[in-house]
Amino acid sequence: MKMEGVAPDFYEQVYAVVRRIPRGRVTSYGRIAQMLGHAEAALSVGYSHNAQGHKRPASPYIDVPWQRVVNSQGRISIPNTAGAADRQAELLRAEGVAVGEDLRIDLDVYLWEGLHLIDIDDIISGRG
DNA sequence: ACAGTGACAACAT
DNA sequence: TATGTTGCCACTG
Repeated sequence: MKMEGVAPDFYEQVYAVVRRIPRGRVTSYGRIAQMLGHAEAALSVGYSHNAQGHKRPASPYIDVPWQRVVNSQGRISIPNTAGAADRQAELLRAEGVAVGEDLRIDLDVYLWEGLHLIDIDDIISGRG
């Protein structure tokens, strides 16, 4: 949350997009990056989720459904430390998403393609 | 200004 | 199908 009217931090743009993911659907880091016009910044998208190294606020802090974000293979890509991945899987299942035992999801069924080009400004300004 | 970091992705074995 | 390697990028100290 920086100044209004200016391009927010890349991370905040990511948050805005993730909040747009419908319940029961998933999308990938790469797609989010692409939506934001940074097709090559998939890694940074994932980085924004936690960004411990950057001391960025964790996802819960900004109320973002990170569980709906998986990698390009449709697999939950978070480290299963403390069973985090399993928890994500259950969150998704609670939304009706079929998560395999190997934490994989059928993107042909649950993928949210989002918008070809999200209007970040509108979303950020609360008009989205 | 430089280097390290990471919940990625694409390609090559 | 499963690993291993390389390229990417935004952000921090």
